[in-house]
Amino acid sequence: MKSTIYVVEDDPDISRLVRHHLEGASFNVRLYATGNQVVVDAERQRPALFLLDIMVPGKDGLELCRQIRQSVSLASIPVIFLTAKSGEADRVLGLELGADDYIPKPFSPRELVARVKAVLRRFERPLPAVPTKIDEVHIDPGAMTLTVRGKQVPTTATEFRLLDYFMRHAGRVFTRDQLLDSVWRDTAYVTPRSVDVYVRRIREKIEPDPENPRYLKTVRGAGYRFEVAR
Amino acid sequence: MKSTIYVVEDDPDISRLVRHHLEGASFNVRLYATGNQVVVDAERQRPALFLLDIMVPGKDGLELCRQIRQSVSLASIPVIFLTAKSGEADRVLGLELGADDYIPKPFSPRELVARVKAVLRRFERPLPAVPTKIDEVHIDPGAMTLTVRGKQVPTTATEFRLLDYFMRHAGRVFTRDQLLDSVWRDTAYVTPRSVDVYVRRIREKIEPDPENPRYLKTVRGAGYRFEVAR
DNA sequence: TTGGACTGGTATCGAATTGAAACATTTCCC
DNA sequence: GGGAAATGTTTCAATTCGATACCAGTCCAA
Repeated sequence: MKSTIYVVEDDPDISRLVRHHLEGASFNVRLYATGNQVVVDAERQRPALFLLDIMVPGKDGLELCRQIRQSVSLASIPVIFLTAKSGEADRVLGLELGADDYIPKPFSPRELVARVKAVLRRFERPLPAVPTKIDEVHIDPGAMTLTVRGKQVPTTATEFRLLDYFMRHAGRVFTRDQLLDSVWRDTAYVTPRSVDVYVRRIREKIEPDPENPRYLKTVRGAGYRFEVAR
Repeated sequence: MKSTIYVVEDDPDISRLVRHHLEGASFNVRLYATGNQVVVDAERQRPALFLLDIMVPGKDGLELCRQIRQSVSLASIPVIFLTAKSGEADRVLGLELGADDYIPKPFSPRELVARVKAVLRRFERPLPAVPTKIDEVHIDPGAMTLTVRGKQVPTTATEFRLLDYFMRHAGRVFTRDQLLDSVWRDTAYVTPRSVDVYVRRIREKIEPDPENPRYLKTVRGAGYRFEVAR
């Protein structure tokens, strides 16, 4: 399900840009040129995130943020400020009012999307660290250990997170981009092909024959899947 | 059961913000704009924690803290200061009066909740002083003695607490920050790197070969783990 | 007051990890 | 079969991370 992001921004050039890139990252975007209607709508719809220009006519971003924080039903929704001023004063004000991040203009599209995703990720409930065992592969997030056919195998942090993700969602196919979004910490400047490299590394650690994977299968044209034993 | 937090803060924007985020983290929050009534109420209700703005009208946070520390029934309840001034003087004063942490404004919601939780965690009822023996390492919290390969080894207080914590939770990985939260008494101004230093010191005392630890292992990208023998 | 133990910060070094790029191979489709 | 696209594999430079030595400050007891 797509998350909805409310964007409050009066400059049409910028709002078009923002909409375009957020939609490209498969978010629903709802644009407002002024802050007047935002809270009313939000209380019905409960967006996933607010992206507020700090200076908008009618009701400025700071005031809007204050209202959001005062509304019981909206207080827990993350807010990101968008602003031309990169002054310390604004930043301080924003954080005091409960903003969760702060994007100075001009920003790159990648940065915009990356920050939005980062904030949303922080707000997800973290999954409990439950050990998973599939066939001969046993992974224990609490101890951060991987055991294959009874032998403990050393892994790096990224390998571990990726394998953990696969095993928690065994049977499902993930595209490289989905994996980057879910597993990588800062996805902004990482190439999807890096996933291949890590898949390779994991295969060497868990597969009896890495050239003919039994667990971590390629789904050509789609991505990868951790095969659940049948 | 929800813990109750008393918040003493005169700025309504900030107190609303604090309330929402603490409630969002499922705490009960009781707000005071002045310090006058706080001690009286607290002595009946015994909150889990005080969050005091250092500057509030009527009776300021420092004075309030002093009173809390003098009250027999409240002295053991943790206090966190909230303050705009990030000056050294305040910090020292606050800590001298027995504050347990210190949150400079502006703070992010996440930081607020994280610090509150960290302090509460430190104040949890301490685990019973049960001796632990893992392989050749034997630790006795009652006597505060560490015995390695039959020989008693002197330890400092912090080393002991850290090792004790590791051994009670043998097999689990802890990040430096988790260790600071759980083991250090006053975490506010301690760098995660200090954990490294103590790990080193402990290794010198328990490891046959400190350069190749057999017990206290590094988990790169994550933290440290006390290896349970196998 | 001095000296020693303890605490915790920091600079530096070296090692492990990361991820992109280059090249190789496989698969798919015409 | 031929060629394009997708994936596999290896390599390597940059970066990140951890180890460690050293140091300064603090506290306390003699």
